[in-house]
Amino acid sequence: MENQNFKFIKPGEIRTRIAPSPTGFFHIGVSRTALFNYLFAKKHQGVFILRIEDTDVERCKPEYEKDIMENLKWLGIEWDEGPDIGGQYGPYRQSQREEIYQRYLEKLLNTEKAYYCFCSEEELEAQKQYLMSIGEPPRYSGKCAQLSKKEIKKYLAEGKKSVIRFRVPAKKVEFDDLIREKIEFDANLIGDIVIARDLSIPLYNFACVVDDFEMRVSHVIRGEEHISNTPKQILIQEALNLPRPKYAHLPLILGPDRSKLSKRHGAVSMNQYRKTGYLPETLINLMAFLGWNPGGEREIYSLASLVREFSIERCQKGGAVFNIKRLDFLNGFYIRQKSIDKLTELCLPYLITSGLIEAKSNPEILKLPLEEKAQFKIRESGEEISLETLKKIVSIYQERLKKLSEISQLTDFFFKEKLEYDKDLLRWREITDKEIKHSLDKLRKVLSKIRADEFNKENLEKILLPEAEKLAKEMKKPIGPPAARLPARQGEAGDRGYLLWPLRVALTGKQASAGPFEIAEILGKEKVLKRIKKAKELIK
RNA sequence: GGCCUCGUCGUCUAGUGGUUAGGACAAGGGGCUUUCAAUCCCUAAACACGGGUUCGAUUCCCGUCGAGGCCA
Repeated sequence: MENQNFKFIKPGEIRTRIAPSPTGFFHIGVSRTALFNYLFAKKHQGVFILRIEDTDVERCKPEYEKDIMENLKWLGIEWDEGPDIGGQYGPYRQSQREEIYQRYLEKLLNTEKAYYCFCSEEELEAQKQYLMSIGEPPRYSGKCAQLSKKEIKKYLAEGKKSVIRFRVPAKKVEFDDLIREKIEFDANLIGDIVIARDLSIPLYNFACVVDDFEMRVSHVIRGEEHISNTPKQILIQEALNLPRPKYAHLPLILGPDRSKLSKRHGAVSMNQYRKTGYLPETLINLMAFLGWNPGGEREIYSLASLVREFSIERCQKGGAVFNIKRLDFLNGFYIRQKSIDKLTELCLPYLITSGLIEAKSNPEILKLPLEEKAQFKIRESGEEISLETLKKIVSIYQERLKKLSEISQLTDFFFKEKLEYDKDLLRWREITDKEIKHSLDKLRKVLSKIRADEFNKENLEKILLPEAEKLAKEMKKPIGPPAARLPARQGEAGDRGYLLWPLRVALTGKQASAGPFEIAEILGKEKVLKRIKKAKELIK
């Protein structure tokens, strides 16, 4: 029985598909299914198909279809056949396949494996309520199953509202799931299902069977929520005499409350993650490990290495919670792997959209890859800023970045004229205002002696570090009451914070930042002195 | 309600008829350090429960419980 399934496919040819409905933005669930289908196909040199299930004209929108394709591409999940690629088994939009469905529908109708049903919704609803009240599964009574040809013809001619029902045979259905092994259903409990609203509007289970066959899909890999659709589809296949593809039902992706991940859990659309500044390699790596793992202890995998390692046997059965913390960790990791050039390219759009900088000449600058001659200016001051400088800024924040969007709030002080911060932020430990001023004065004195063209990290370090040590020693012999301050820290180095903390705050206005020396270098002598002066003014 | 699926640290998971039940994220502590990161070290943390089978079950079988999905 198994062998016959593959008659219609070239020996060994693996063909998988995803079949999203463009009724909303591309989300995590579909993309994980897409990923697994892609991995499985590519692993076996097979074909991955993108089919668009857009029969619901009310809810489907072209923009959503575009969104699906854009995000798949962004993730690097390229399809071999799909909406507009490779017409051999197409068209690949269900809305364009009406005739095909009609052909199969007529076949079922003619062989009496399907029939017209004229029951009204109220009738059906009442019946269902009754069945449920007596503890029976709510299935169709079969009232219209026995209608004579004459009656049917008459009703149709009258234009009586109807649907097409599939005559579900009373039998046990059994199939082998690649992940779950044998699964069994009793079709007796299903009742005759509606497979089409009319000859031109097929419903999901029917269309799916027809398409999967017509498109020569060898493996149906989909979410666990489809397990209960499978027996229905198998029965329809059998009625149509179609071969059975292999099935694999992936565990669900869950929200923190362990129910199926959905909008109410917050961010689910791929766009949102993309906009926040998660990298495609992050999403791929995380999604791959939701319900699958290669067995070893390695956890970092690129799409290419996943293709190499993937195996459907190693898929998990239980649902997996989508863990944002882990996503952040992985994203930080992949950000750290980026070259500065690349990372700068990725960060620039965020700096621009948050209004910190703007492209000087070419507003198309957001288009990557970035040209070296690209020019930028600081929005607020209109001052030019070189790509070189922007790269430096990005580079000192590379290891602090978890999401690309964070770049703006982390580095905004580079682009602002006036920093807003509380004067108490300048205070290191318990030092007095007078002592802060002392530190700032010292900084100003020392820094103004450095030549502007030697105002770089190395020199600053060479000069300021000894000064910081010196000050630390002074502070150990407190002028004020001893109880007023914390004990100096142990260790060889003195507490450099007395000098360096006020410097950091004066330059950044923040309590967390990259090192003050590298920041000072980027800001340049003039701005550094100006900011120190401003800090001093805050004190009194 | 019916049917189906699932059940190892908080989370993702490895694993086996005999293991100190392993890793990663998160958490806590510590080192480095002017801060935040990065990085390094350490700690805590799990086999849902009850019966079998067995010399021995986390592992095999049955049941219970729990969670989820689908149907409408």
